[in-house]
Amino acid sequence: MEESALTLSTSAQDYLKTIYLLRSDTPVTTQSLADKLAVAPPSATAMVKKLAALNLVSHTPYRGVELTPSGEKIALEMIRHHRLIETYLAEVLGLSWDKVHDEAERWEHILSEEVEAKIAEALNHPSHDPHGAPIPTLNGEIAHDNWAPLAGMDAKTTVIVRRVDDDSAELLRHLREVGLVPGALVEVLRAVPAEGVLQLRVAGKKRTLGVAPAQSVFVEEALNEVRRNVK
Amino acid sequence: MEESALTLSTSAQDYLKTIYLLRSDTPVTTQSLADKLAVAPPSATAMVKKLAALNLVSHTPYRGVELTPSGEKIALEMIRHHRLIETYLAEVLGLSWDKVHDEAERWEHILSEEVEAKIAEALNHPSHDPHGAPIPTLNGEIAHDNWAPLAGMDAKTTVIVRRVDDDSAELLRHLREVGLVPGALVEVLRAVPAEGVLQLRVAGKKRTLGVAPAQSVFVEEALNEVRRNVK
DNA sequence: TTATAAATTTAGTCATGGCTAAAAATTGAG
DNA sequence: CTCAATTTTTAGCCATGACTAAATTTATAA
Repeated sequence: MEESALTLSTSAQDYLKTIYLLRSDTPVTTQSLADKLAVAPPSATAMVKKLAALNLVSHTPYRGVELTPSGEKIALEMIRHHRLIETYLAEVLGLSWDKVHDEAERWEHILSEEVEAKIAEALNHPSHDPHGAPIPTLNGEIAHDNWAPLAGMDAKTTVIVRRVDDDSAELLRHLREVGLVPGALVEVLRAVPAEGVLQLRVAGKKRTLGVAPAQSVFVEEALNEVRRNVK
Repeated sequence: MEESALTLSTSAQDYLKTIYLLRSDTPVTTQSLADKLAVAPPSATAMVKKLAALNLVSHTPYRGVELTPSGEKIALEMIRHHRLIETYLAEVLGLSWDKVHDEAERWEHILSEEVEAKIAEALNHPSHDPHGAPIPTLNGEIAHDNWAPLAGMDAKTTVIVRRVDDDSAELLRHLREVGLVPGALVEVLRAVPAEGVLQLRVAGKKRTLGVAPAQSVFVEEALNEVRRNVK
């Protein structure tokens, strides 16, 4: 019943991972894949066909792509590698959190199971990476946190930052500067959509944040200011 | 005067590194390159021509290859990466010393300067890797240790292991078992070439070692049993 | 010194994973 | 419901870095 241990190219692994990360209620198109991976659409189509031939995705031409169970397994393996490496680089080697993503992007493909285990152990099997993203377990289980974007919060609410998107280093540097890191307590002072910005209080300081970056910050409503830890 | 920061393929980097490591009094042939890299001779010829076009090697057809200064710089960078990673994996992550080589073989190509610096710092800028090989500095300086093979030592001499070849995991496991690791004090009890084996005393135990593996162990003669540390 | 063996390079092929241009399918507007 | 715009796929091409087979150069032995 076990899948054969075919060794996939770095590219193929990247496509599988990206398909997983693009999943939502709408199907993953070759276009969206091409955009995310910075390749031309025909390149994405070609790879999707190869992955389909390997039974890692199912492809309905003109309709979209979906991971098969074995494709998802590989995707989750890559994501586990990626997030473990990000955590290791940030927490052990002290690399700044806006740099760990790009680094992990390369490392995830060459991490052996053995070193993965050593890293997981050194970190005491963390559940989330430095940006708040859940780390899949060895068995491919992953927490389905479902935090709401800060951009959608009403004024007068108090929230805890749980996760931030990590694909823009520039955004990350800004968020860190403003104090919007996982665990931070944030008061939404003013939120008028037409203004395009949110007024916040973070760590005692008043801050202004555009709606666009606020779409990349995911929060949990704080009830009675009780600060729950990331589990 | 600075070289342009062309990004070389993993393959090209491997060739440069291998040319450096194969250097001796005899020229590096495309054959020896092909053997070491496990490719067919025409593949080596083709890559050598590409590297020559980039001024990273000079190639005299039918005669051999030599690194140019800029080629050597890149080779030393790879070797620094490789040996730093080996040291890190062994000392910090606790990976066994017979496994670190293969791992480093992949990692050396994707290590950023920044993470390299973090790793070097975490290790306190080590001068040698776990197998006793010297680690080039950031500026490309490298110690030219010139230890003698254990295979050539006479009986009744006492030596200190300074370095072992690291390209065979199996050999490394055996050497570790026998106690032939850098720093170990070894008494050569019997050395008769015709017998094809050496009789040794290592850490109080009598050991027999074939001449072939003994070619991969490099030692320094111990004067008055004074045990010098690896510098 | 010459012929044969060995080493090396050249010639031509293949797979991978990109690309552009063109064709085909889908979507949406009238 | 049909036609134009958009999306997606097909067709054909390129670079990289392997490969085998053949030609060429160098080395060696008679």
